[in-house]
Amino acid sequence: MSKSDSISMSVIRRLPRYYRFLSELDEQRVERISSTKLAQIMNVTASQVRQDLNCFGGFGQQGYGYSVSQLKNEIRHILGLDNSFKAILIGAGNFGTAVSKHLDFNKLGFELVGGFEIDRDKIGGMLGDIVIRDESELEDFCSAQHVDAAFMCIPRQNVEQTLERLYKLGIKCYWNFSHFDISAKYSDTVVENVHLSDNLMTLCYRMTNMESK
Amino acid sequence: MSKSDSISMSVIRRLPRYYRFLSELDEQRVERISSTKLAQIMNVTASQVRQDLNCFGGFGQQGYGYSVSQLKNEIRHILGLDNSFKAILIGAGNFGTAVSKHLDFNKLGFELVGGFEIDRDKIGGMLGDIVIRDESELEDFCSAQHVDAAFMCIPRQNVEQTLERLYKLGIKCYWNFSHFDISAKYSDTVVENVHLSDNLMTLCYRMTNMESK
DNA sequence: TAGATTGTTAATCGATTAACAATC
DNA sequence: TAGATTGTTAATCGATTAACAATC
Repeated sequence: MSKSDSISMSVIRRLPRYYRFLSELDEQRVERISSTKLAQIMNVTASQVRQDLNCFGGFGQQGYGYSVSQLKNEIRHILGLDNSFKAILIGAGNFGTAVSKHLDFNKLGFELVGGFEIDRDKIGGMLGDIVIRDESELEDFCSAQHVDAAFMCIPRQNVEQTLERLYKLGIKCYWNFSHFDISAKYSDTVVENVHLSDNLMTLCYRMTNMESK
Repeated sequence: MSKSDSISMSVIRRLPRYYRFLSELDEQRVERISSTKLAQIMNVTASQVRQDLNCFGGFGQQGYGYSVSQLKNEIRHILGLDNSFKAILIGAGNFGTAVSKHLDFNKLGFELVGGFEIDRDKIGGMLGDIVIRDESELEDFCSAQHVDAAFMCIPRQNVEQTLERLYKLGIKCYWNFSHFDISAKYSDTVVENVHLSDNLMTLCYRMTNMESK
């Protein structure tokens, strides 16, 4: 994987967006597209499209452009969406429920294999086709099967404790909805944070400063 | 507001993070902090801290540092969190419910004034202290009171139609959980997107390429 | 062949970091 | 005063854009 060393985060974070637009074009049975046209649709520069794609390989053809379906598949592979990383849901409250119902994890490289809760009323219930278990079963469950990642949908104050247990079980990849700083505590983890309140504050800033331009 | 012209998005998106860390320090009764120490805690460079803060004014004091509570308040003002922008929730499904229960909008510059649904079972119910209304009441409701923003928690395929109605009602600020590209359709809008699946794909990429370093 | 469009290098732009004089 | 730390300028680094030769 010579080229994929040292891909910048800026590029990586744009990949899902390429994948989305290409998937749409593919559904619309568009066969080929030039960097110029794709750039137009995505509202970026054609230069950026070509630079980004060329980080991973020469997927295009001079004089022709890119094959939509081929490029889509390339990016799917690059993103690793064909994986089936086993993930557990920590917290089956409003958030955990919403997220698990909203997303099709299978198409995103994951397989949700279990959910864990402290709320007795929820334990034993189902969420889609996964069972919601008592969080005390965490160790047994994770020892019985290899778990790659945890989706942290519990309140911040409960994260540290649970995180320690998860880390001890060898789980080093986290999708984190809390403000607890996981990678500060364990530097050898891979963490993607979703900070909704930060996002909303940014909207607030922009609304506050709207007419300034 | 001479200085706040032309603040880059990079800086703006860091503000909520400063605000969070300063709020914590303030709660811990820390009175003053130097850029060096704050940088350590936040895992950034001291240069960046000073540069960022100086976009908005000289809040520090040479030889002393920054007053935590004062700086926190300055950033709160800069972010506009003292506002009370009126917002409506479009879609009171799992997502809308989770978001509205999870966040304290009042502390984030917003006041949630109503929710709208198509699901007859939910209409008439409450979500916290707001009423869930039939989406057909949108026009009446928004004409009766000024609404600043809409939180879009409905599936992508329903967004365009509803968006047209909202835009017609003068709503130009959106917190968007769908993949519909609002600012592409209406360029004079302010939109913050939350693309959960993009985020999860990025996690997948990073997990797939973990050992590469 | 002529036209189109890539892959890639070079130029530009912006963001981050370093350095230090100003000053509390 | 001496020490600490800011505000700010200058240097570096990285990311984006432009340009164009290669080539389908």
